[in-house]
Parts: sequence; structure tokens; C-alpha cells
Amino acid sequence: MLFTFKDRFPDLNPYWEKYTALQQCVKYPSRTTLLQEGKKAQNYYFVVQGCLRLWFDNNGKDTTVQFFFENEGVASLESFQKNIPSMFTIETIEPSTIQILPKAVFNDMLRELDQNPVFLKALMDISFERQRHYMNEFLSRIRDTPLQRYMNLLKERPHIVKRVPQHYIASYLGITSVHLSRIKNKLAGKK
Amino acid sequence: MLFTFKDRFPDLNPYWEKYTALQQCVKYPSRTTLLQEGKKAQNYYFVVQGCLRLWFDNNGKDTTVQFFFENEGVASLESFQKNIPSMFTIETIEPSTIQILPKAVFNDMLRELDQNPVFLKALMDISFERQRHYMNEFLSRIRDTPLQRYMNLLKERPHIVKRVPQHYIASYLGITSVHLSRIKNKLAGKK
DNA sequence: CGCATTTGATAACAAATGTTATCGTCCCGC
DNA sequence: GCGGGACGATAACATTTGTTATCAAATGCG
Repeated sequence: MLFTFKDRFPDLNPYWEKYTALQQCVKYPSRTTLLQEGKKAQNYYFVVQGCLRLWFDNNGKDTTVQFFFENEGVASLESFQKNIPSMFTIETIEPSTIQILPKAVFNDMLRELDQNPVFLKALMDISFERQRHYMNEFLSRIRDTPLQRYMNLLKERPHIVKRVPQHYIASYLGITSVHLSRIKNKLAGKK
Repeated sequence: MLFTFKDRFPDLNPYWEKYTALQQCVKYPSRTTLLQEGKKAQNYYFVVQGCLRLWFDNNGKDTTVQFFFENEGVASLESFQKNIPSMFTIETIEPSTIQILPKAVFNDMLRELDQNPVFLKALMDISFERQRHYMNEFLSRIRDTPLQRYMNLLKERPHIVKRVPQHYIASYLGITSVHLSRIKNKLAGKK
């Protein structure tokens, strides 16, 4: 998100440069928890190299909401903005290099930019885009069968299927890994 | 939405008054389609009296996204803002009195207020709220069973269950009306 | 290298949900 | 007021998806 920000709104570059200097870059092994569900978000995470997933625990059932790869950033926005416990856990899937933007720095930035209409419009654009994204995820979960969702994933975002272990894919599709196996089997038979 | 707008941002009242004067009020019988899926949204609809639902057709299967009652407003935002065909149909459930705000008027309003930071912040607040709303719908569909979702509806928004025919409730819960019958039966047995 | 862990496939069975069909009731519009 | 459509319940059966268990292959780490 930071990255798209920077790309799309060059007017803001002086701000980013000022603040990105304050970021630290850390390397984590695979399966490291960056933010624990139930804790308050303290940082914004930006993937320099590697892969993260955002998920939550429902009665012991692991449900993945989204994957993040190189040049994508993530924070539990609700938790971040409202200082409430996060509904999600953020963890590494691969050994990853992560750039960390502390919340305090982010807030400073916001405060400084609050009166800047360019920034406000940029923020709104981002917000609308997120809204569209979640709306689409929502609709896809409702109207598409797991098979359709899997085929769509293969077609639209094959890198995810390649890089992410199958049970996380299943957790993202909303099914068990057993059922995903069945689906793959069925697809293989059709060819 | 217009209404909450008006309530929450009194600074904007002069604007609302100027524009609401341009609105027309129409009475529709039950089951009238206000906006057809596939067509471009031309209006913002505000419920004065009655009840609407927002739904889409998926392979002949009717899926309700949201209900709207008195003092709530709705437009197919995507279609409205981007002038693309609507993904949804909007129709009356009961005989309803609807106030219509034509798109052109809405756009005039936007243009005039574009530079007003109070308005921009208000717009952002609304946007965040919608985002939270859809996020919650999304999460509920994923993690809750139809039974849980129904019980939650009974508890949190009993007026919906009272006023809306059961097959629309089922369509909203993401199940068939047959299955909703089973659920109700099961719940009745437990008492 | 070699072992422990992770990952993925498969089978057998169980549970949840959909489909189709039938029936009775209610209610709205002519 | 009456007839047809809308609404809701229920049964029988079909399909989808989950659960549990087992095994084989791949992978990463010491």
C-alpha cells in the first residue's frame, strides 16, 4: 500500500522520503508471527522480500484473508487506527525481509498531512480501492464455488498457487486441504 | 447514508438543504425494480417509508446483499461513480415511498464541495464506515454457520426478520429457504 | 548426509446443505 | 369474495464438503 501510494502520488514524495528514513528493515525466518490476533497493532509492515499472510482463528480453524508479496504492505487497519485489539494475525510464510513503519511515525505523518487536500484525496482513493477489493473478495466467496475460486486463482494469480503451501491456499479458498486435493484431482482428470 | 451524513456533519447543512429541494418523492408498489442489474445507476435512492433490497443474480440464484429501511439510502456506488453497469438490482419489498436524488445533482454537489476539507473528511468517514460494514459482512459469511448468522440476525436486527419474507432472509443468509425452515424448526425445538 | 517435520494425496465415513416436489395457508388485487 | 400467486413447512433424495486416519513424497535443518 505504501508503495502504490508512492507510485501514484508523486507530489507526496518529499514526505515519504522524510519518513521512510525512519523505517527499519528486519529479516524473519518462516512462520514468524509479526502481529498476534488479540494484540494491538504497533506497526505497518512492508514486504521487501518474501511473503506474509493475514489470517484469523475461528474455533481452531485457520482462515486466511489475504497474502502479501514483495512490494506490498499490510497493517491491521482497524487495530492501527483505533488502538483496539487486532482481529487478525500477521505471519511470514517464507523467510522474509520486512520493513517496519512504527505507528507513532505513521501518525506523525498523518498529522502533518491532514490539511493537505492532495493527501486527503490520495487517502480517499486508497480507501475506495480497498473497499472495492474487499467487496470483490466478499462477492467471490458468496457466489463462486471452491472449484471456480481455485480456477480463478490459477488464472489470475498463479504466483500465489506456486509459492504458497496448499493448506494455506485451502484456508484462503474457504475449504479444507483434503477438499482442495479433490478439486485438483478433478481438474487434472479433465485435461 | 444521506441521512447519517446530515446528522453527523451539521456544517454541511446549507448544502443539503439546497440540494434536497431538488429531490422528488415517488411511491412504488411492492416488488418494483428501481435499478436493474446490468444498467447504469442514475439515481441515489432514499427510503422515506417502506423497504428495499439490494441483490444480484448468480446463475438464476437470487442473492441478497443488504436491506434498506426508513431513513436509509442506497445507490450502486460503483456504477454511480464510474458510470459502469450495476452489479446489483435494487427493488422494493414493501410498497414504498422513495426520495430520488438524480446523479447529475449529486455530481454538482460533489463538484462544489470538492475543495471543502470538512466535506472531504466527512466523505472519508463515510467511506471508512462502509469499509468496516462490508468487512464485517464478509467475515460473518466466512466464519459463521447459517444457524449462527440467523440467530445473530434475530438478536441484532429483529426488525428485518419481522418485516422481510423468509426467502429473502434465506437469500441474505446464503442458504435456501428450505434450509432456513429447518433451522427455524431446530431452534423452535430447543426452546 | 540423514532424520524430523511439513506437505500432499487418498479412502471411508459423517454432517451440512441443496433440489425437487407436494401441500396448506394467507393475502392481495380484480 | 374469490381465485391465483406468494409464502412457508416438510419429506425424500442428491450433492457438496468436512473429519479422521494413513501413507508417501518432499523439504529443510543440524
